[in-house]
Amino acid sequence: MRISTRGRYGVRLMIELATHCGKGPVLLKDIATYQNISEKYLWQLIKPLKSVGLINSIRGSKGGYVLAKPPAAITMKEIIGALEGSLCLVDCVDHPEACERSESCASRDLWGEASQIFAKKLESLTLADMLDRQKQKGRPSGNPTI
Amino acid sequence: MRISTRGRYGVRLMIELATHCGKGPVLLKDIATYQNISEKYLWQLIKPLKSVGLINSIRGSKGGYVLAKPPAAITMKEIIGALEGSLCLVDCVDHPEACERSESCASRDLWGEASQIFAKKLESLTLADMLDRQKQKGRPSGNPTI
DNA sequence: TGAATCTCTACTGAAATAATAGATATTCTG
DNA sequence: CAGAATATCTATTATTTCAGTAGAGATTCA
Repeated sequence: MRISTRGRYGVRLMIELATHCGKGPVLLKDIATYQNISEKYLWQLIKPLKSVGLINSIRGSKGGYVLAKPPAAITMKEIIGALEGSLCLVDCVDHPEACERSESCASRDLWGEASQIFAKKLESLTLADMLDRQKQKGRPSGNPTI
Repeated sequence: MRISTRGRYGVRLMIELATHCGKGPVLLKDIATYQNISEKYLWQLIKPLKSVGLINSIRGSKGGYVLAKPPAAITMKEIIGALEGSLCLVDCVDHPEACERSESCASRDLWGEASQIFAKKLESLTLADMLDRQKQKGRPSGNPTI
């Protein structure tokens, strides 16, 4: 049970955008270079983040990406949710019809509670919180471009 | 991000064993029939559960499986941990050397905290708790054999 | 006009997941 | 002792998901 690269890269992508918040659009190429992630792959993460209203894009020359809301108004839950789909640990929690045992299944309760506690944690953390932590740690060295 | 069938089936398997705790060994075949899971596949879950000391087996005729400890002494964390491996949501939390960014990575903190809160929840629930819930719900109807 | 940039569709390789098949070893019971 | 019942093991396979790549198209600025 792991968070996939979609969720992990997505968080890094958003932290990167938050870091440059207010300084004009950020190039996907720069994020890819700095975070060492394939640009093409990153783009696949942009799409759902955009469609869910977390980022805006500016096309054409001098274009790029910017956050659609202030970092304090974006929670980790929104980000992960957009990228990994539901935050439920098993299908039957959200969709009881997925299993005929749903009504009488004790383990379903377990997964429901675990899912909920997990989602609550992600909801309690905003991009602004992440930015604070990042500042405390200092950014990794060797960062000429962005 | 989903719990795989290993973890899900494993919990059901253990609840089944707990239900029959003290009534002699339970046949894998019966668990498979009642829970509607392939017997062969279930056996693959038995192995790690046994090797971690959660269940005992009795070979030969009149054999089967029994819990190695009372239900109240078995946590969900032990079960899931045995079946899904580490409970960490990303590798770098347990193994910083898995990523060169580990030291300065804010998102790693996020995953570490989320992993911890998840593990804590699973640790707080025992098989006995699950049994209580199952009793409240009543077992699914149509259970002639076990 | 042309360079810079986002956008899209499609494809591919690798890994994990879920399950199956068939043979072997052990123990109880009559 | 014979044989039925049961756990144990090794190997194989099919399916799905994950991660990444390729290349063409659309838009905007200067």
